[in-house]
Amino acid sequence: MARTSETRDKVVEVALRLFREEGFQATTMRRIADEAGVSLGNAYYYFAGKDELVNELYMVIQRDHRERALRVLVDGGSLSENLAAVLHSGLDVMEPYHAFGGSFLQLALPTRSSSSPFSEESSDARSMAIDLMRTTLETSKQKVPGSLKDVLPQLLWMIYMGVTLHWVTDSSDHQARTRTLVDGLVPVVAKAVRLARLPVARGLVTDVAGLLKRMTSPEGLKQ
Amino acid sequence: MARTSETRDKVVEVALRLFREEGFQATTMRRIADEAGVSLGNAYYYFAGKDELVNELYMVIQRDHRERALRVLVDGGSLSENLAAVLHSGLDVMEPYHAFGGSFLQLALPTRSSSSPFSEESSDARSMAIDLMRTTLETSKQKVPGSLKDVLPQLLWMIYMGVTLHWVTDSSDHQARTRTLVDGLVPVVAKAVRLARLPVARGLVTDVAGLLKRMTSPEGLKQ
DNA sequence: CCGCGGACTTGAACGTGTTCAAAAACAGGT
DNA sequence: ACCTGTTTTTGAACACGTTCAAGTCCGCGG
Repeated sequence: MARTSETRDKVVEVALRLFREEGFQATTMRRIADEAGVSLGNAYYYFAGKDELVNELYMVIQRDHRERALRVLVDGGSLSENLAAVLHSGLDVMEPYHAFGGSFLQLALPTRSSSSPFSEESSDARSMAIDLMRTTLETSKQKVPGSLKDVLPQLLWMIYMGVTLHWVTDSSDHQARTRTLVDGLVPVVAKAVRLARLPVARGLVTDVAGLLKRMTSPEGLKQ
Repeated sequence: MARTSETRDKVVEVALRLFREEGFQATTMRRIADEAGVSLGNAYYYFAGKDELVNELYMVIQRDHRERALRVLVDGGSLSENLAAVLHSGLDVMEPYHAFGGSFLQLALPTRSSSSPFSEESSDARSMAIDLMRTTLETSKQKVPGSLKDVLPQLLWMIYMGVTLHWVTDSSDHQARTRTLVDGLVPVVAKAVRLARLPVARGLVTDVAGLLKRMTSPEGLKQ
């Protein structure tokens, strides 16, 4: 039993290091096994495939992000400040893995066969991220219209996904462009949330809220 | 020369059919070559790899979408109607390739090494899609505030990308959920564009416009 | 001490995407 | 007809992800 987790941990450790240093494609299962000091087939005893090792990476990043974000969130701070802090800390955590590239998204999406348990895992990762956005909102002093309260964390998560999308394809030095994007985007979001409280926006806000609710319901459709 | 395009066309034709019928992973280069009646290596003479065949698919879809959309656009129609028509026709074109799955996004993103000529090709595909959104706007009677005129096509394209993202992971029958999403999303977008003309939204609108302009400029950064 | 059963480990084997040196087909010029 | 250089085609070869039957280890009941 001690042996078990020892081998497993070693494989994960080597895999994550190689993902960081070489990227996804360049990291071969054979090299992971070699540097972990185990046989090729042995790695497959603990992980169904390369994808599952990526899932491991995904979880590590998620946990690191949450931990780091909670440390920089300012209680009672402005939504702008706090959202910027959370998004930047997310980029900080991901930065070493930028070489990993597009494979991030590929695996983050629940594209696998529906019955697989992975969808559950990855939806865990997603709900973790959404929960972090909820915390960000609750920590900030920004007033949020009641009709938006339920769906705004999800909307912020979508924005985070968009930023990640940009980050993945960002070839500027240290992904500086994405940093600029965050700094420019965050005040816009805060301003939009403020505007959402005006009566003139009420119709739009309830429409958005209704739509999001409908799309995330278990079936999403009558039929 | 006739032989050249004959072989090339045959490979593309078989590849696209197999992508449709079997998906991306299940389609092997050997099978493509076999059914096209050429040797394995010969396929690689015309296409640098499997990815480049996907690019071919991407272009075909782009062209089909444009053609189909131009037929259903109503001159002087509402933005809601026309945007819905364009988005739905996009889904129509993609539908046969739903089994293709997440590989769509992987290849649509300019994740390749920066110097490769593919980025040019894929940016062609993107600007084609943005141009279609511009046409959609110009065809509709909806008034658009001047400050939004330049960037609204790009914003609509982003919405289209979001819809595609949803579509890729949509496991409902014939991707019915995504159809529902489009029908719910389109009036919201139209309403937002209408609101953008009010003075109270001016600040937000110019911020968004400025940010988008900055992010799409050649360098995007001073440094 | 032996033997049994399960957890763990191994290395060979399969099918895959991709590369490449060499062969074949072709187009012109002499 | 023959040579020459280019374009096209071929099939073997390589490294990879993944699978699997067989082997090894380990604790425990007899």
